[in-house]
Amino acid sequence: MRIVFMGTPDFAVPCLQKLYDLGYDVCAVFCRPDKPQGRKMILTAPPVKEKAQELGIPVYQPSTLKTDESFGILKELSPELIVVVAYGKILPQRVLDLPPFGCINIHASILPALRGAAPIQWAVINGFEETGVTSMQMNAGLDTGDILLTSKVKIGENETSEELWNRLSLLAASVLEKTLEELNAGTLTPVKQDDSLSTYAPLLSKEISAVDWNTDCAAVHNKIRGLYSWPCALTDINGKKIKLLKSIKHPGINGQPGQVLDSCGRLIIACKSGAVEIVTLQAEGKKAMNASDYLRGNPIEKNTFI
RNA sequence: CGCGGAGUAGAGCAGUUGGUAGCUCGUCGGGCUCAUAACCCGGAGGUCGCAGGUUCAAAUCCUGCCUCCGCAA
Repeated sequence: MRIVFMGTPDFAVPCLQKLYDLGYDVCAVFCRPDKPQGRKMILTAPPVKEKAQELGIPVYQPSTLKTDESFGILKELSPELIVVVAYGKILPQRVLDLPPFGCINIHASILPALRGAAPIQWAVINGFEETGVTSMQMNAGLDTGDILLTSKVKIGENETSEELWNRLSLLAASVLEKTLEELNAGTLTPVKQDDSLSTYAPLLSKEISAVDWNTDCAAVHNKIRGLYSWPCALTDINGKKIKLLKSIKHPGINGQPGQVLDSCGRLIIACKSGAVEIVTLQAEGKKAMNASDYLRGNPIEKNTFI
């Protein structure tokens, strides 16, 4: 089958690799334009682009698919199917209608839950015990297409978004494989989403990264692991911004919200209910380090509030 | 030239009116103890990121470079 693949970040790479390995005719790859990255603002190619080039597949990086030019390119490619995985661009209706088999999207949640840009992180932040990957037949809405296949996974109690991201990217590849198998076999049965059950997982931003110690320890812990490794949960310690990277929750330990309950060898901070032990943190201009290391050179008085 | 922080013992930090380096933890040895991640005594461990320069003398001042990181994008 002749396929155009659309995707951008590393999450989409296993899917592209899978299509290639399975022998599908991936005639072109679309991804977002190169972006300046890092402190030096070096123009960096998205992971999907690098993979595509490695596999010898032509890459297109239009800033939008809405132009006649982009549409012309796609029309020229005349794919039988478009596969979209974390592409980050809106597909206009005429593009959705172009391939005979339409457009299939792989989304990292159990739809209709967590539609939107950051389903993995929000699954963790919300403290879900389970999430998954859904393949759908795309329509004009945001992750509102008919569901084709779903695969679920458990989320670990201390699992970070980064870890879950990696696991789901592999799962996405296998869901894609099965979806295409069934598509070829003609056994897919698209199921409409129940919009009344839908939730939204918006793009993350720095604005939500401040920790509110006046919430319970599960919420704090979920935020810390959910925002890892970007943008990370933030708090102020001794007047400095500190990133909280890894934590453990202690529901049985209580104190006033924000109170430092232990700062000798380990760092335990009280929440509204329960407490959270900060295992790994990062100060401005410093590398990530264990809380115990941090405390050696940056002592915090016990029972102070942060 | 986007803004900024930082490189000193295994780890985290202190140490700039220049005078051969300290703290906490770890580690090793000894002691105390029923016992201990507790306490006491003692020891080892550092070309102070690299290269030049100024100086009688540089971790500290000057110049260049390398590396790491925060912000911003």
